[in-house]
Amino acid sequence: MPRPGKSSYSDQKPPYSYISLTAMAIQHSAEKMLPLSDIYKFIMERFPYYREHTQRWQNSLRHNLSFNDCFIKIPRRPDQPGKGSFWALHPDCGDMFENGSFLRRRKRFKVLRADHAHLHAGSAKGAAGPGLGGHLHAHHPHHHHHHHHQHHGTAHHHHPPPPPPPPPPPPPRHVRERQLPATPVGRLSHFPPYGLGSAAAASTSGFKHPFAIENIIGRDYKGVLQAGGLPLASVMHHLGYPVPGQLGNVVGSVWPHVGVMDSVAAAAAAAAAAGVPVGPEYGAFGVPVKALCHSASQSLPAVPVPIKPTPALPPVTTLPPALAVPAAASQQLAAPSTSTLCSAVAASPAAAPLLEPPAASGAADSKGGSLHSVLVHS
DNA sequence: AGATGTTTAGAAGCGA
DNA sequence: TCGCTTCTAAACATCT
Repeated sequence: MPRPGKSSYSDQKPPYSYISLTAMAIQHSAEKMLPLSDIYKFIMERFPYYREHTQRWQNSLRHNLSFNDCFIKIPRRPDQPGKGSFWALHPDCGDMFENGSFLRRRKRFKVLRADHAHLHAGSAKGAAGPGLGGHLHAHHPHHHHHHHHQHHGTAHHHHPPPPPPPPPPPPPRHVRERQLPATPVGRLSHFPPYGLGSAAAASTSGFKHPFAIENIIGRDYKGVLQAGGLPLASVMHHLGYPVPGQLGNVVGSVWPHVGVMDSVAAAAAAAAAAGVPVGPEYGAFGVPVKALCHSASQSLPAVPVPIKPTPALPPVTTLPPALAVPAAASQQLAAPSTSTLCSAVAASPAAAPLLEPPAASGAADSKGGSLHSVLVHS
């Protein structure tokens, strides 16, 4: 259709945060993970606004990837040359966006390391050591108060050279586990202008905002997912569309690289672990969707490949037992911790099919060894 | 060298 | 106002 003012909106700054944009890009990919450069591409292709000032926003985006625990780094297989690692969403991030729209994030979630396990290793990395950044000469124009927060301190140093890839290149899979924000749900507060509200409508009515998710990744999703047999509704839900009625059923998420899987998937995973390369189409959609939901309490993960944190963890060969820590749902302790459902579902009434925990319980731990995942927030 | 990643810092905005 | 999130900047560190 003729969209008259195509340009009129195009260069406006999209209402999405970098976290959202990145999540969109990742979720949009078949494998649910992308190298940095592809994330850039995704964003630039869809949002003209980001075709400029690349240094600026890309720096911010990288910062977000590193800083937010919701993004995990998946090492590239040796046979996959290229720069950088792949980035994926942490499995427990499914519910990251309030009512799903990429417009509003729920709570930030972070991994807390077991404190008792000091492990902090602190400055690790020889060299300059972490602290150094210290002084920046700031030339900042204005100033006011400030405060700032986050930063889990020394947690990760990232370890040195990954030595080890075992002979059989491990498929990308990974994950560090953590608790998910379970959910509150309560508020569906306002949705900003674009997004979902219109998304749902858009699917049938036709009109779509320039920033409507559907306009951005919706179609792709449909195509891909449907092909894979994923119910669109589920996808929509996962994406954040307010799915009508009970469709909410499921799906918490689709993270093939994660190890959420049922027996079938597990088998596939095993194969993958064994060295079988996981192709693009991989199980992402081949995996029965139902299996995609992880329960908070049980946690899920599976074959992970930690990465960021763990200093040197041999990928496939050993799976540290760490497991998710229960609870901690953010605000609601009260909430039935059992709630467990995929976070995404939490918002919806429908019952959630939980899936059973993977046999391989081990999730690699991450940062340092034992960290629990916890939603932070306070 | 340049792309990637990590981390520290401050500014702004929002909501409770 | 306080607490938290997001954005931007920048210094480094690493890896290709």
